[in-house]
Amino acid sequence: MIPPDLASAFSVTPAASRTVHDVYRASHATLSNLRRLSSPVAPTPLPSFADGDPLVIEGDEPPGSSKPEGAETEASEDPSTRSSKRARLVWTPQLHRRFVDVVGHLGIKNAVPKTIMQLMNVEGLTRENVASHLQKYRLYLKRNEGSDHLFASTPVSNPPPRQMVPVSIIGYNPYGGGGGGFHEHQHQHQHQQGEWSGNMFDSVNSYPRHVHPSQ
DNA sequence: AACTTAATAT
DNA sequence: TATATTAAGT
Repeated sequence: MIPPDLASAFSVTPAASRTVHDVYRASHATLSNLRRLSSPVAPTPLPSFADGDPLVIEGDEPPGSSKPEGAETEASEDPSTRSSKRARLVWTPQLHRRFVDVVGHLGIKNAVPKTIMQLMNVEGLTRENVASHLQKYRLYLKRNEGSDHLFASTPVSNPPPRQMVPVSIIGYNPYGGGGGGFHEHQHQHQHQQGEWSGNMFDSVNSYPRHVHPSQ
């Protein structure tokens, strides 16, 4: 009983993760744990992808990462040797889907970075990644509200030029490009790309790249 | 310690 | 532009 849309979301393959390390397993463990500590208040449903579909985002592990691989620890200096920091995360439509699904399924009470990160079950995804994105996501939602509400404190006619209708985040993708942020996608097209603003490159398989290894 | 928000940096 | 990082307050 897995919705087709979710299935498509999962069809993303780890693909070109051929760097060096094997980074995928430990998913069920995390999941099982999450299952039982689902919080006392029990956020109604549980995201379907919970049933074993770990995603992996590529990237070199920054020094001090909690992955005790222990091998070629680079010298304390000389960043030109090899990776020094994580690559910037690219929020692909697939990742967004997961994010939105999780946020939608948790109450707003529980939709906090740590929990979201855990439920998304994307290896390599950090709490900071989620926090940063959540901040932006909330700003997006705020834009869309305020459509018709009380405007007692704003006597002047100040109709905010919103071009997008308020939308339930459940099962939807508020992302997009253009105006400068998330925007809404109206229908499900067959195109898997172009849903996400600013990203006109290949979608499904082009996962996070190291954009600038420097710094 | 984790969360939120704003500001700022890359 | 999108994402990361920092600061400051809860």
